Amino acid sequence: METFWLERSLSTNSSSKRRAIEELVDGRESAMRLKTLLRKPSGNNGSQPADELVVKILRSFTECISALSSCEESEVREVMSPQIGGFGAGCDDQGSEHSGESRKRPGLKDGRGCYKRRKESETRTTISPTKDDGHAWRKYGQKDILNSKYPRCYFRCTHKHDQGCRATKQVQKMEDDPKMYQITYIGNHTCREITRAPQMITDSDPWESSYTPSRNNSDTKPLTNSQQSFVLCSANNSIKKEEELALVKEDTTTTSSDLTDNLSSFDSLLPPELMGFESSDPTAMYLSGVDDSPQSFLDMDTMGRFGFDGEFPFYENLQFS
DNA sequence: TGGATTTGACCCCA
DNA sequence: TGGGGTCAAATCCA
Repeated sequence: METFWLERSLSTNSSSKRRAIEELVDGRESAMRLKTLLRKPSGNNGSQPADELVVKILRSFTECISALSSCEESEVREVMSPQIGGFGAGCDDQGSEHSGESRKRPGLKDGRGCYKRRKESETRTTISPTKDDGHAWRKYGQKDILNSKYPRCYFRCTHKHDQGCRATKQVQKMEDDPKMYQITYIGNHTCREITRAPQMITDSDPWESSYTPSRNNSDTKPLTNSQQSFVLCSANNSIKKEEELALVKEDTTTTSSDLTDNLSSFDSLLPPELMGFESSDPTAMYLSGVDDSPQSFLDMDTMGRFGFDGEFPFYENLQFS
């Protein structure tokens, strides 16, 4: 019984990844063509017009994201429960079919405490004087941590339920410098959130309200985050890629030369395995040689920021060093 | 009154 | 087995 779900999940993953790779390679080729096109002073005679190429590139990225999303979702289903097929479907009524080994206690009411801890695929840790990052977070827990002076607060994205966003973060004051917060981001935002006004974020400071008895106004007006925040470590991400993306992001005005430069940057977004790659059988290369995680191949959030949103609030506070 | 926070209970996993 | 992560009822607050 369980093998059926596992097999189904595995086949879904590999086909999704295959599709993602194909789309990425396709997009990359289109980008290269666009690059050469833009470098030609004479214009588009004969070759594909630039507009068409741009559309094609965007389409490739969109397809890739959807492929990776479906891949990731199937992984989540596998982790959640073989019988339950959806986000946030805890262990309510559907679990009753699961006649065999129900971990749910007999006396458990309303499914409290019934969940599957997710296998974290991506975490980023930053140290910052503020907890603001432009996203709307909702506190869902606080724990005293062993050998730690300050409790750890748990936040999830406000849009967890309405948009299924799985991003969470953990905020903990640093012992040696209580003015600083160690913030661990887990997962990527999949929500399309309208960025909140900065003062709104500052005013609704969940950590402060839950832990600090009195507010310190100086804390609400910190130095610019980009100056003070920095990443401690990044478990599974390539910080280099983030840096390069940030550079790409900064140039919002896209003149031809800018665009070509950015496309050069785009080259470096691909892993070395795909750099010299010319569309013969990308999946074989990827599936055999690279980490299994789609995030390690191309960060979903990164993709989302690259021209789909136009805004990247989640990372605005982060400066990668 | 609805959304956010608090808090105790529960589960996962090292 | 216990620390840590998550859930959801109770409570708070605008």
